[in-house]
Amino acid sequence: MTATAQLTRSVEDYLKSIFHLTNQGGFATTSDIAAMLEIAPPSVSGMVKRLSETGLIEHVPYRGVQLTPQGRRAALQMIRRHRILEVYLTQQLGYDWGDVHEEAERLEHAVSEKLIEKMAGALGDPRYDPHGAPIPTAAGDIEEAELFTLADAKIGASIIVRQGGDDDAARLRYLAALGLTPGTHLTVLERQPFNGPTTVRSGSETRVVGQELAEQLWCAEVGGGGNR
Amino acid sequence: MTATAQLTRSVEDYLKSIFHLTNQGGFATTSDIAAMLEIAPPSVSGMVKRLSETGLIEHVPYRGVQLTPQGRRAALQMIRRHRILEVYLTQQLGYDWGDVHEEAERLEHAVSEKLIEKMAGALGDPRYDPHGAPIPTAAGDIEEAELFTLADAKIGASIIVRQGGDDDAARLRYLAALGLTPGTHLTVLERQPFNGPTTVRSGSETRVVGQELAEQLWCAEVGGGGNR
DNA sequence: TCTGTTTATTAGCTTAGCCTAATACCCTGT
DNA sequence: ACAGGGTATTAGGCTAAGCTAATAAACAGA
Ligand SMILES: [Mn+2]
Ligand SMILES: [Mn+2]
Ligand SMILES: [Mn+2]
Ligand SMILES: [Mn+2]
Repeated sequence: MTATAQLTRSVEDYLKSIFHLTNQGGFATTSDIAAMLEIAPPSVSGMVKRLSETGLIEHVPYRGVQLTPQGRRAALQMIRRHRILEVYLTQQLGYDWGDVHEEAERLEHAVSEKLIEKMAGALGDPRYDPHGAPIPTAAGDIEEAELFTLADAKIGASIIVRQGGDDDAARLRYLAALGLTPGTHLTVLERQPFNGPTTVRSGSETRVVGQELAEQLWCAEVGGGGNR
Repeated sequence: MTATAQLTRSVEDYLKSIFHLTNQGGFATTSDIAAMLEIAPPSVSGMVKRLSETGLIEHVPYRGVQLTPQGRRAALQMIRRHRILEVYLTQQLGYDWGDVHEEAERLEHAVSEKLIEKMAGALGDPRYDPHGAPIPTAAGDIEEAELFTLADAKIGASIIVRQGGDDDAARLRYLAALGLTPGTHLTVLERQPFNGPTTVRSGSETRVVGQELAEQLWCAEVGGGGNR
């Protein structure tokens, strides 16, 4: 029934950012949104006003914003588009893991629903994007997973790499070179004190992962949650 | 050397329109551009001013505009993108002949050069779009053809259908149903007076084509120009 | 509790692109 | 040569989306 007026590129990107920032619960703050979109905070204040007037978000002044059900639906639709595009570019057009995000970030606003579903069909309705993130269904459902970063993984734990972030091509290439791609099984061997590196074993290989990298490498318990 | 600043969607569509309107020589007038883009003439006057300031077009007040070499390059690049997208959607994703134009009209502004060349490669560097229009090369060369409409074809001539227009899905479906797709060979049998229909033979079939349709069905002499 | 710092909002501006209404220009027929 | 009609431009306004500078609110440390 909602008269889904065509959203602009900016609005779509705001909704996605707010979704990501509130995914673990709580509010998305003005400055978090500004940082994520690389724009000035006052610009966010302005947009927040418009988005709450159109009912896509709820704004609590000086606290932050959350998506309304309508806003959440729109955000999940964009995330679906983005991730299907990433899989398509990787699998059908030989794109590199690290390069798809930027391309998808633009294309997500231009593709029709019809094209996305054709792509999804050609790919056999993939459930994860190339970075390991789950793809929402066309109906707007998304898999929830209990993830922690490698920097927080317990020593001795058996874990599986789930997501390596999607926006830094150089980091993704480095992770791929280390063999730390989504789906890889790891055993956590040790972690040096004072925010030192974590050592993991993958099959017969041993890798030392610096703290900065480990903090952005999301993992799940083996056997926990849905399977890949 | 030209510091190719990123053009906006609007600017790209203006340049394409001006290219099409000046392809047979002469100027594109304000009202022609306005009609083609479905916007008001004063909006065109405003954009014309900006485009000529940035050196993409040459404006002769009260006469019209023409593309500069720089503007022509940009226009041909967009036309290449558009047509490659149309072929890709048709051949790789099962799109209908009549539906690709609209999708390409949006995507052309969002795809990277890299993606277009990947698509072109996957297709074996196609030379014509699904409507029969030639695809400019990456270097910016485009095939020139001597085309006339079926309404102007001489009685008795052997001709080949080249282009059926690209923007009206219903008309394209009707043309396809008649078997009048690009590449079809025809013999012109007769034309009724007072702007009456033209009768053609295609293989063993005979078709009667009304004047309105015939005026938008572009054809070439058999043996003339480049081959399909 | 006060006060300084951080964070958010408001005020005021800019640019791109569109619009309508008013005006200016060009051309053609008399 | 000139009057009308059509086309183009100018004038003036609007919305989306960004910016900086100024102000207000919230928070945290003493
Ligand atoms: Mn991504
Ligand atoms: Mn985006
Ligand atoms: Mn087209
Ligand atoms: Mn377009």
